[in-house]
Amino acid sequence: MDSRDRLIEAMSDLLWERGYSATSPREVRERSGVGQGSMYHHFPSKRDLGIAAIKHNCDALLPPTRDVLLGSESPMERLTAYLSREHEPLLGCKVGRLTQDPEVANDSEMLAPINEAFAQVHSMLVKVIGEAVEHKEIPDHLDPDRLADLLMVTIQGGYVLAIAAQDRGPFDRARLAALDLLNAHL
Amino acid sequence: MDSRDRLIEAMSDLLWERGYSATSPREVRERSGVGQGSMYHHFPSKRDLGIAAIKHNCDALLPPTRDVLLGSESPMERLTAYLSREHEPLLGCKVGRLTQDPEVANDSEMLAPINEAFAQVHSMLVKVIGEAVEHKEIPDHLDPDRLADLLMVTIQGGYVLAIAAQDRGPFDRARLAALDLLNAHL
DNA sequence: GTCTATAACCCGATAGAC
DNA sequence: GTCTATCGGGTTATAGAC
Repeated sequence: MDSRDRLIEAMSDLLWERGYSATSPREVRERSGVGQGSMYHHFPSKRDLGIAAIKHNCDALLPPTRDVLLGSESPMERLTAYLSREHEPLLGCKVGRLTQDPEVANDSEMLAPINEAFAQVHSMLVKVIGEAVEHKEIPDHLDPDRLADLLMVTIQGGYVLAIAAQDRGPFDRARLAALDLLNAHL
Repeated sequence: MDSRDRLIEAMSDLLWERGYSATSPREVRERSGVGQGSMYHHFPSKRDLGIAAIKHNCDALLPPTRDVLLGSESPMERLTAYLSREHEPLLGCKVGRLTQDPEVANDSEMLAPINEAFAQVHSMLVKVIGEAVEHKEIPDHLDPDRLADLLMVTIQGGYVLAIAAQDRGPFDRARLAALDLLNAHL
């Protein structure tokens, strides 16, 4: 792995652990083992490296979601799998957490890959929900767009409550409530 | 308002606008108009002022929630009001946003008031959901604890998606989906 | 309680040699 | 591409007079 990749890797990890604002170029250098001159050769500013690392984190999050949502099980089984997937809620979401960093939230270039990643998950969910309606697993009076957003905020909001409580309980209960409500219609 | 209160007020606003890590004592001084010596007289460190301001923000959030949830309408109407309340999702939640700041999330004294505030909202919600079950507005096979967490994560997660999209749409759709699912049982 | 001055360190970035 | 040296400014305090 060359310097450029090691810088992105280190910044990506630090974005997750400490956020963008709170991460300094020095920490990135120390963790990656790349020197000062090298770093500013590959990335003219902290922001440029930040954008590259955000894209990296967003890209890493999509394949597992795709695997779960575009599998061969029934639509409802796939939605259940999406909500039941392994998570470490106390660590926060690699992508969602960034939106709460004002320096990121006020920078459209940083927000763009995050929005794009969420939009892709959203459209996959809408597709699966549509299939679930066809299979009569979900009643057709429910709006797929709204439902997709509800499933996504359940995960994202679950991180917030779990961190506040330092306990994954709220995260797990919210997921179960969403499943209870969906399955109540069968 | 004395210096101490003005410091807390300024820090509270900055916590919302910029987060804890990204807020410097200097900004607090400039916004509050309180001098350096004064500031360190009242609060021996940034962290002490931060804790006071977090408590302040948490306290400010409870009364409006109480008004909505402990009103005189039917339980279901109150739950609907909780989800339908005015929000500016693009600004983020004064309390929830703090959980995504690693410096806050790793400090149990800072987390404590946040957790306490969420716990109080949770217990109010459980109470109202229990009443809704009694009034046959919600079926009794749904778990009130889980449901309360789902309603809370809907709000908190809505902020995350709305900021990512720079559009309140996801926030509003998630709230509507939650209401759709609850009302589908009537 | 509030003021001004100062400290020691870190930040994000640049310069220029190799 | 990578290195070392350096920059101007900001950060979180501390000191001590008023």
